[in-house]
Amino acid sequence: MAQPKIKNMEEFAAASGISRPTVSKYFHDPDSVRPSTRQRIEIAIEKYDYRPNIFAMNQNRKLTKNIGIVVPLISDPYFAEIARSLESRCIDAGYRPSLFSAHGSAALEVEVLEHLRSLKPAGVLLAPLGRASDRKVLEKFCDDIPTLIFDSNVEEFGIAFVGSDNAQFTTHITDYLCRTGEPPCFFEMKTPANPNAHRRRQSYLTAMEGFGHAPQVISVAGEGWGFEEIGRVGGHEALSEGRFSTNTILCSNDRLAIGLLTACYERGLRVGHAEGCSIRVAGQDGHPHSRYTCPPLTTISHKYDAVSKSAAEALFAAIDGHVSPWKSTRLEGTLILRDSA
Amino acid sequence: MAQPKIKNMEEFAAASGISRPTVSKYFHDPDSVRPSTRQRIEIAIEKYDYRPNIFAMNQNRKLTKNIGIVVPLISDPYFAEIARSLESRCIDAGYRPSLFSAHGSAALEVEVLEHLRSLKPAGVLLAPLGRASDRKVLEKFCDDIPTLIFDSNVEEFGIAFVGSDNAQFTTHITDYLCRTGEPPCFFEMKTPANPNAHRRRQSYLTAMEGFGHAPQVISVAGEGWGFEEIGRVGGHEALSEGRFSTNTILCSNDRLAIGLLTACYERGLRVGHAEGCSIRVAGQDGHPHSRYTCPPLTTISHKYDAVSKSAAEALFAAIDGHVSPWKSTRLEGTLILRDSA
DNA sequence: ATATAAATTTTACGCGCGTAAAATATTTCT
DNA sequence: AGAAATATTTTACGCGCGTAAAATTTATAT
Repeated sequence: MAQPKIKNMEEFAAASGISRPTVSKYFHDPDSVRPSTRQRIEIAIEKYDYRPNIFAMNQNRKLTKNIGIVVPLISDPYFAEIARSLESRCIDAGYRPSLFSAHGSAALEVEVLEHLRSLKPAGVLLAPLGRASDRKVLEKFCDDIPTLIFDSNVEEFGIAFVGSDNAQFTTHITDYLCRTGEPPCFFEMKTPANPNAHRRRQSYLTAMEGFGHAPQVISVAGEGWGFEEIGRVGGHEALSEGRFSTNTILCSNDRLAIGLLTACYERGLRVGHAEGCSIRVAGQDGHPHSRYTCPPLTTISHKYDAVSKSAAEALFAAIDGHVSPWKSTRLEGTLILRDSA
Repeated sequence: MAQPKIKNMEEFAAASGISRPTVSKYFHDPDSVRPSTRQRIEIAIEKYDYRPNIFAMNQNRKLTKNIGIVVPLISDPYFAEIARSLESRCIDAGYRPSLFSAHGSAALEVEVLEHLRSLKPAGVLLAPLGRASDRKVLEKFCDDIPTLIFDSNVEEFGIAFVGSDNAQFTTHITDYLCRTGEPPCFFEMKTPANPNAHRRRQSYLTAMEGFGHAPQVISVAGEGWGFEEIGRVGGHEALSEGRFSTNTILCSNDRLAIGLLTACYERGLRVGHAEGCSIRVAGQDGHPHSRYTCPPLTTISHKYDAVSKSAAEALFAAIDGHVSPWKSTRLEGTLILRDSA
């Protein structure tokens, strides 16, 4: 309950009987003041409902408490989910996260980064667009601001990379598919936006060779981030031309698989490993929607929490000055068996 | 290409041969200075790559150029899509949008609003959680900051409401379903998070009465924002108990419908209006994913662009001081006929 | 209890820009 | 060209807080 109106730190400090620099120090780090002082300040905050002006706070600070979170496409529930998770971790660690999406556009990604600079963030968690990203801008940005790259690694930019072990993803699910039926073909975009796609194709080829099967990659045309539609249209084409050499299709990612499932439905093909099904389809990513496709999609899922935890902690450590050489952390995925394969 | 390093507006003004207050005025509104002056400033910006410190800019400004966009759940592609659209409009209009999600939590919504206050935004585009929202906090916020409510109206808060005409949505699609087969039952959550759900149920009842059919509402249990799962589990229950009195089910929203489709699949029920299908399912919202369900979902879609345009323009007008009495704008939806019904 | 370390207060200055008022220059109009 | 209207420059102050250094108080250790 506020009685008098406190309008700045000066007045707040006076009203709570503490000097302004100490109050300032408290807001910078509550643990940097004596416990008794901290308590007095916190009581006063309750009483006067005071909070410092964030613009004035950040103006002269070399290092703010801001953290930027940048994803290539927020409307993709996969990125939305991981962004949400990162956001929580930032807040819990006392930072102020700001979320940005490049909306699939390289130009916008550059703009976001530029805007982020002016926010003088303590650090940035960045999932780059990938292939389309402006390498030079990215590199410069990473040089200037502590940046952790996640999801898809571009080069050895920033302080570290955290993501999933795409090779393990594909090897693991390829193995599963081989053991439970015909060996899979690999269904992908010809020019994937994301570098992980290349790793997955490569792992598929390697795995198939290792298992003694002939690999077959079906690459479909399509630009941009409308993966479902690319999968659907490409699926129709490949299906009508009989380009799949086996009855099992491993998709490069879940969104492509979702589109392919739609194509299969539209062609009257029953998908699954049950009786009467003519085709098996599997995805990769553990997309939030994969549970609700028809049939529910067999996939290999990112460990969302683990990736987010690892990414956030690495960034926080770097911000706290714990320098360590650039490293790449890739977490294994979890196979999720459902009806589609 | 920057030769010398410009570090503040003072230096920038000196280097470009223009007084600092005029430069300041330019950044506040480029049209407020003479065209020749504007050009000189813009050439200098290019040359020195200068941009003002946003913290210092906003510190003393009574009105910033910030606009807050708040959605209840960013991981819902529907909100992600409309947020993206609003974001673009803000940028085009010269504002700086910041995106926030309440992640389905009322407590977080309050926190977001509180944080937004400290950003001294010129205006806010707010899609409230709905039923769970803290009314008093919302009201206070709307009193203090020009706020346009969109998607779901709580009370007559803020400067205006812009959303879809839920009554028209339901009436229209109910009509379609009645004309093309058995009249629909209505499938919904017992305690919906969103007030639009009540409008839809009511419209269903009214429409059915108008058409001379007996309505039947199936309300399923479930809390929170995991609509697909609620629809799936509730669908299983209702189906096993034979609670649907006709073969046609109109869902309160698309996400519920997606879950219901999964339930139907899991029970071996063929959905659609084609030969051999035992059940028809329709949704409401034009959810980005509805195109890719199996079968593709018949639904009635928000006019995303029109809603976003109307909302943004109303807010911009209010910010520019064009006061007008509170009003509610509700746009009609577009029926999207696909295979599910 | 006394020395030592740590926290706090005082004092003082600066950050980068907003903004108001008055003086001056430029444009526009007749 | 001269007057009126508009734009720009000068001048000057303030915003709310960061931060450094020295002085003082408080806590900790022996």
